[in-house]
Amino acid sequence: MPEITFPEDLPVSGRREEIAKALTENQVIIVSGETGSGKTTQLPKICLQLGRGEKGLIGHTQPRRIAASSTAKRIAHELGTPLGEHVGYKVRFNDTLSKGAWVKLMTDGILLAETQTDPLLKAYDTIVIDEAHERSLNIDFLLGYLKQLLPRRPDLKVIITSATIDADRFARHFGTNEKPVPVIEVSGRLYKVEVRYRPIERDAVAIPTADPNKPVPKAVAAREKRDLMDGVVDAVDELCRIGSGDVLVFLPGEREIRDAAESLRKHHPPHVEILPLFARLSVEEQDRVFRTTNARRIVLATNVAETSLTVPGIRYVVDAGLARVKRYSYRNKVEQLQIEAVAQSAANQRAGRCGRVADGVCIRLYEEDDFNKRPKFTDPEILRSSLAAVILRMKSLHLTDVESFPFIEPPTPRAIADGYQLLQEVGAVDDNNELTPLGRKLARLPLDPRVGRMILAALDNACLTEMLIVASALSVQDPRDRPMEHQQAADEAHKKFADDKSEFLSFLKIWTWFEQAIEHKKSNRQLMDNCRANFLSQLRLREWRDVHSQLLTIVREQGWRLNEAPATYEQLHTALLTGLLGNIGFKDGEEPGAGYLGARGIRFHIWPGSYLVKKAGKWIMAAELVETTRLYARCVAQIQPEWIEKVGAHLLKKSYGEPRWEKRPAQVTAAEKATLHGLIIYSQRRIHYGPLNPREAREIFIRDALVGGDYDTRAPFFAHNRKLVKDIETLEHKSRRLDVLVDDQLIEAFYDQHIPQDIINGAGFEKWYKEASRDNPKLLYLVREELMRHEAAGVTTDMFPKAMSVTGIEMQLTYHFEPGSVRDGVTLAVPLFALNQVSAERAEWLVPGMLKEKVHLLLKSLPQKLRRHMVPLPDYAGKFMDRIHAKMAFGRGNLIDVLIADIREQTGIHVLTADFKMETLPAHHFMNFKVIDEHGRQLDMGRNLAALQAEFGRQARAQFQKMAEGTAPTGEGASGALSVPAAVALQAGAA
DNA sequence: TAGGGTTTT
Repeated sequence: MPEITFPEDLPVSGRREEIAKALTENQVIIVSGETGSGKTTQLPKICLQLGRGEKGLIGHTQPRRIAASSTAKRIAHELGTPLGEHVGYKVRFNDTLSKGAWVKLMTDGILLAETQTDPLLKAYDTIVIDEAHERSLNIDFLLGYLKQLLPRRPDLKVIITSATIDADRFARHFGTNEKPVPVIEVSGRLYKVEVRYRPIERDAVAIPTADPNKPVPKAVAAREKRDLMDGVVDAVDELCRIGSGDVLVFLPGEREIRDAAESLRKHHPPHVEILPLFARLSVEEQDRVFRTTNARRIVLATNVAETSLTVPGIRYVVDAGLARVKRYSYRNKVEQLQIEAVAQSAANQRAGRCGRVADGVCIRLYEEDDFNKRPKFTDPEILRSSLAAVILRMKSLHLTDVESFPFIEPPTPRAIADGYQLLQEVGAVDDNNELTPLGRKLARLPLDPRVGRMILAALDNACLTEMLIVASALSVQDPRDRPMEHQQAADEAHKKFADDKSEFLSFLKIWTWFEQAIEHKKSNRQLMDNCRANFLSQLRLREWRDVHSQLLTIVREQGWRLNEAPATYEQLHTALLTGLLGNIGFKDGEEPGAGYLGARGIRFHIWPGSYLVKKAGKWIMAAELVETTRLYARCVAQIQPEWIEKVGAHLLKKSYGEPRWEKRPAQVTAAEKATLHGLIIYSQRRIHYGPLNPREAREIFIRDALVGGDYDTRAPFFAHNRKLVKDIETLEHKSRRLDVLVDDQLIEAFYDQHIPQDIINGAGFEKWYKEASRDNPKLLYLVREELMRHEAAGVTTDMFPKAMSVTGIEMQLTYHFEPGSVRDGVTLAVPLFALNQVSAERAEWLVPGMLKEKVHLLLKSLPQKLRRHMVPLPDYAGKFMDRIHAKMAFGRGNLIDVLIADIREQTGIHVLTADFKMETLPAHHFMNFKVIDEHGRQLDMGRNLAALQAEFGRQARAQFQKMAEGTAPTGEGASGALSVPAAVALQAGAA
């Protein structure tokens, strides 16, 4: 081991013994300190000195790759050993570590990934989680993971480093509220920063209350922007008056940076250098920020300068106090990227950026009071993200459920439910939220679950070759550069990669272009120039290729087959669609700017910079939906709605319109409507209804085809029966008794009795009939006597009327024979408005055809000593019916009272109401009431009229009133006989 | 008519 020395000018060096002691005595310690304390470089050395790093590695994580590699280089240098020998780093695509290493720098993502193959993290005896206050998804996951790992690895030491203000939170997480783990605070080496508050002076315009659903009116937005730019210019002026030194201005985005640059250029002398800085800038443009010149530099930066990049030589900071923040909306399942006020911790981090070389001044473009009211910390990423990927990873690690995992700040149940829902949507978990075999495959891919799903689909669709290119493109930043000053030239250069139907295909074209560019390159320099001339970022192209080759390795390991034949548009895009079912859209208007209707009722527009913005078709899918000033779809492609049906079958919700018989296909059809997350994929599609509801289809077939005659068949019974019925009808006309003889319901019952239950359409019927009629040629022949026999048995429409008149209103009666069913017996359809008019007394009588049996059972329920005067009971009941008919008294008065009077008259016996045991009667001897609305839809049903009247009485009265006033609905469905005058007359009569 | 910044089995 080389000699370990500590630079004495670093604050952490002076505390190394204290830190060493704490680490010896505790399993976990927190080291807090601001930038410049030296903790990042010195902590691993303190650990080495304690003899750690011998039984296992000292693992040291950084949030960014660049920090991991540069820290490794720095420590190796301080130890005087070559990089990789004792101190190395591992980041994605790059591993410099040799076997005998002690210290391993890595990104937190790498350590997290290693839990998959080394769940106990046995490779390490010490782990340092640096910059824990950044609270990325990876860090929060790791902190939870370590918390539950510690008891199983008592030998493992863990150091968490953090900014001072939130050290306590970590101390409590790893300890308990009563006994937190020790926090060692190390001072930073920051110079003093003076903070000045210079709130933007707003014009006195009425600013509408912030409603996230309504875009800010243009005039207001423009004015606010101008105010912000004025504020920036004034602040820069003020700072420049203080003295020399570079200025760093924090703004929320590229657009604001461009506007501010313009304002400053107009205002400042030409020797001031104005430099934009944001992540999507080309390397060359970013490099300008790190080259110092004699001119004063004003760097206009996004959040990238807050943590990821350190701009050297900054003396002054202007903080607009704003940032674009990504949030996931569980409601709409889309990402939001909207401008928000930054938290106090972020504002302080920004201010700290001017205290690195000398005392600095920071101007905040808002009130001090505003600052004090802001939240202390930025919401951790885990509270702002879709949890699908996190849950998938936890499932595949066999960790405890996400609900009970020891997160520092646990996500809400709503967020967890949403994550499961997305995993279900792609088929990664089943209905019990257990990982499926497909989910296990997904978990092996270093991709968003939705992109991973595309790869698995591509395997089935024989388009894996193309999909690997597209999927890796979707996982990295867009390689296309679009510099502010050369937007048109960039668009022009990118045109050759465009496709009229799909932006996904652009990735394939760029890929091919780059492959050829590499193949034909004369030098690296020439390749670089070539990329630049075509406005492509070589850095991002390289990253893309790296991800692609990583995926390729996995694909080969799995033995998945790459297609050699080029995939078709449909093959590739249906595979893409498997991951993008939540991002489909339907253009429901022709006017420009109408936008697309999406899942869950969202409405979105194609990103204005898209090549397809004006030419995409009716149906599209988008790689992503992000809400900025509006909800925009990026990377879109035309699709066919049939693909949605195929790929999204498991998510389609189907509903059916009124089924009806169709003669030509000889089957019952219904209009089918399918929706996916509420978006109508198709409607009015006639489909064979039989398999969906065989019972109803059979009923309709018998009623409309066989009885109604709307049927083409050569089966002889059909013509015979039709003719027979016609003959009898002719007779009926002659006898002027239309209602008595041929009753469709009787013929229906006849067919129902003879035709098997599984016959639901013409084809099935013909097949069955052919067989069945061979043994019994007359099987379905109606005979005149049979029809007459029904009549003889009393089954006529007189006895079983189709409707009942209640104070002038015709109400439909239906019959059902199914003992035990709620519908058993006779059901009266009562329009809501007439509910109060229905009389319970009248209903007791049921219909003439059912009364005899009811009277028989009523008599039977009497005590023996009374009953014996009426024997034989059926005879008595029959004669009672005759007397009622003779008197034309059916339905008049209280049935029991009438019966009591009859008994007294016939036998002299005195029977009381209480002597009848009503409860012994089966339910079908009581009228069933179905309350319906004006469209004929059932509101409720039951045999207890009083209860229904109590429930709907008030509504019924109100509707009755409305009808009387002449504003009534048409009343269809309520037997068609309703009319307003009838209702009016009725009310007059009732009054 | 216009998108902050990271990371990976």
